[in-house]
Amino acid sequence: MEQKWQANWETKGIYSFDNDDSKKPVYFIDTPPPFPTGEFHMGGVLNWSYIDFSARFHRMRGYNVLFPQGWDCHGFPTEVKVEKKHGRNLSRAEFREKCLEWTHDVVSTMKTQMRQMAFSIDWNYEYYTINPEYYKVVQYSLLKMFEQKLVYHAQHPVLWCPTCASAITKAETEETQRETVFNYLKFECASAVDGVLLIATTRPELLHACVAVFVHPSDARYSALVGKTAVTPLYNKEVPIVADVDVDKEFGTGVVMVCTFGDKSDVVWTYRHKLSVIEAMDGRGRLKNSGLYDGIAGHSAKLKIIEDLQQKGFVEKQEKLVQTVKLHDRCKKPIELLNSLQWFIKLKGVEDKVKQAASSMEWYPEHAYQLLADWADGLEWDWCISRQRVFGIPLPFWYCDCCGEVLLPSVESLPVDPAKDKPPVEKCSCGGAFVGEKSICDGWVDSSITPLFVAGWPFDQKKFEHLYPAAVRPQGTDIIRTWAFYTILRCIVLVGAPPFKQVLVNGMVCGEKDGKKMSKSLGNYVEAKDVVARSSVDALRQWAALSGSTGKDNIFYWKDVLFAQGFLNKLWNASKFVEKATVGAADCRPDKLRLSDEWILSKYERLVKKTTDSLRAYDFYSALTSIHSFTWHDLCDNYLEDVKYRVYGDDVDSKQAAQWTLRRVLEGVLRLLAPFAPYSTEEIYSQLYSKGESIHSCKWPDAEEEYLNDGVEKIVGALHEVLSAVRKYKATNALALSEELSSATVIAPETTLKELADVEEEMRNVGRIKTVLFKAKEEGELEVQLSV
RNA sequence: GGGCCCGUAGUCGAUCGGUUAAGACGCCUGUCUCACACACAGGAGAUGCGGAGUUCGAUUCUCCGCGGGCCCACCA
Repeated sequence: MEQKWQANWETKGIYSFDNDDSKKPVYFIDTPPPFPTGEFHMGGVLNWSYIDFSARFHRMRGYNVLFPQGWDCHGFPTEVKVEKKHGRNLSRAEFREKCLEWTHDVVSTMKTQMRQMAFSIDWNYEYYTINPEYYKVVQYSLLKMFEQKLVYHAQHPVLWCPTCASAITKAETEETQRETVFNYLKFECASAVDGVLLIATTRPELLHACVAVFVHPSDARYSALVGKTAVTPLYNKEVPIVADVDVDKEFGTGVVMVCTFGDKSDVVWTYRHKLSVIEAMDGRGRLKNSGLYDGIAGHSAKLKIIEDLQQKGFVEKQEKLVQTVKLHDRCKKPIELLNSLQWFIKLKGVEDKVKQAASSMEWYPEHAYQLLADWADGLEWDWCISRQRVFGIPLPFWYCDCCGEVLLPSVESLPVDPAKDKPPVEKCSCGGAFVGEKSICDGWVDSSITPLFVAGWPFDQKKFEHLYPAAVRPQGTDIIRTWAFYTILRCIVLVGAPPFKQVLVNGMVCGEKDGKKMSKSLGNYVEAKDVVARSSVDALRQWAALSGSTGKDNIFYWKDVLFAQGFLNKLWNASKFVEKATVGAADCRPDKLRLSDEWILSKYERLVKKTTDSLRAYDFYSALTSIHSFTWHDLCDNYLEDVKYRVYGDDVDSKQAAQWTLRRVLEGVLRLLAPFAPYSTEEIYSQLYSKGESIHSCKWPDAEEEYLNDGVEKIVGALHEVLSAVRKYKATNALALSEELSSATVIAPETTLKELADVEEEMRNVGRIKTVLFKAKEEGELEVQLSV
């Protein structure tokens, strides 16, 4: 039935946002724009299921829901794919064209999967970060931030990926442990005891960029050397010996060489002590300024230099050392620090405003906020936003090749591509020429304005006021430090108000066999389409809710999916019963209800309240398990059994009361379940209730507290205790359940017996007991004596 | 080294201080009972990681261990 309903919903357009409706409150979801990889994986299933549960719930609650869908298209992986397919010899324009082609191909497969998952996206609000209108808004945002002096152009050491030949940021790095060689090198030093200073290093290939040697100020071994000089092996360069408290006395020999730049502390020391900068390598990781070794890259350079050092007797000894190395998260290759002219967004001084805005939001779960706060507290450098790649949004800047003066395009001319467009002004006032920036934006520059873009900023003020801020930002816990952080930052500086009111965080999906984050390389990977093929979309969606509380990592268990599928089967069969049992039933409420009817109505009322409260708090687990438990146990195990004799019997009043109750409760359950299982509920609803409307256009069940009835819950609860005893008796005595018992004696305190007298008829009929006797006792539990 | 999350039956996973600690999967025993054997009726299975404290009372709060996971710092 999945295809049938999917087509039906799309034809009816039941998920469309009504931009002109001013009566309904707006619920705008700042949906993640995924990177088009060609496959909608389980992480996406979890993320979008959460979003869709919330979207459907709010839609039914009377909100005007805006569920847009974007595509964050720029990025290295696409370039890599295109390079693989078409080689490296394409022109810039041709290359971009191929990237677009590839993107549209994979987006279309992902869209098919998302449609099948029944995500209630309004595709009229689909956007692509590769479209000119998106370029325009991103470039506009950079011009604004440049005017606010929050974007600047500067020479600065940046994290650099030699493999990708581009600047990257800390957020794009990951770490790995590896074993390396720790080389103890002999530096000539006239002031040292035997004329030699031993320095241990893992990076001998950077020796030519060594500008100083550092020791700890209180290190007695070397205090006499501070202010003197040492001579680098191989290059014979005289460098100063400097004291700094950040030197670790215990590590290596307690002497460290500073090269520009081996790691972050080199950068710190270089600036702190105003050391000169020698650029050790080029953008591809090949040595430069070394003389002999220029042009040799990375590992081969290291080997060659060690060989030469050994030959000339400069290596005292070598040790194995386990070292943590930073990798580029896209290509998994080691990164370097490189001095480079780049564009930056200022973070210093803004991070507190970001924290403040974030703390004013509701986070689900609450502690997820801490991840953002910790990240903000640990920030050290500004955000390098320029990338030396092709497939991305061009940075909208020209700069003077002589004085560095930055030239901006006019707003009307956006989007621009300074790499090929003529500058708006030919010559700089200093006489120099303006050159167009060739770098493109970091992908997070694109995606950090999603709530602004969807809301029509800055060109549609009316729409913007209507939509901004978004009600909720759903996203994975892994990108809090990037997507959430950058979005809040950019939005508060651009429009002065936080971008969303709530943040809904989902955990990572992990594999069943090892509990680790699902990945193809670990072999713990399950494809969504295989799950759907073996069960159903509705079952897979329910897994998202069943796999644990909101925000924590979710292990994919087949048992959850299979249970959900079993539940759907149960619901289907219960519906079949209700359908048969209520043929020809009137829709109006009968005057008199039986106690069992009142019992299930009271239980149902509690369910409505529980489900509503849970969904408002984004607690999908509680919401769905409550529905499951009510449907399976209260409705099917108890109530359906209670009413069988009535709907098959001749007492018209009793029959009508049961029929009305059955229909009312089942319909309520279907509505409560509709956000989780859109296909099954729609199918059943269409067969039993619909006059043409979709269940997804229906109202969420109202709380009707007059149906709450503690007294009746207690009485019928006691009735069910008796019936349970009857079933147990029949089971242990190998009697058929349909077998009639001659008598049952219920022994209980007087007050309980009085109440049970009201359900005596039900007791006899449901339990198939000829005579029921009541016997009073002082106090204690209810007992039942039975005989054939 | 700092921060955050977590540690409940074979497996998963609720219970935001109070009677016999949900529920699911799995396991055992019955039953084809007219919605459902993809079911029903029963049953076994947890000293709630260890220790201390707060409290009349702790699985639930605090602290200290131990053990996992994530993030950050360090990593010459």
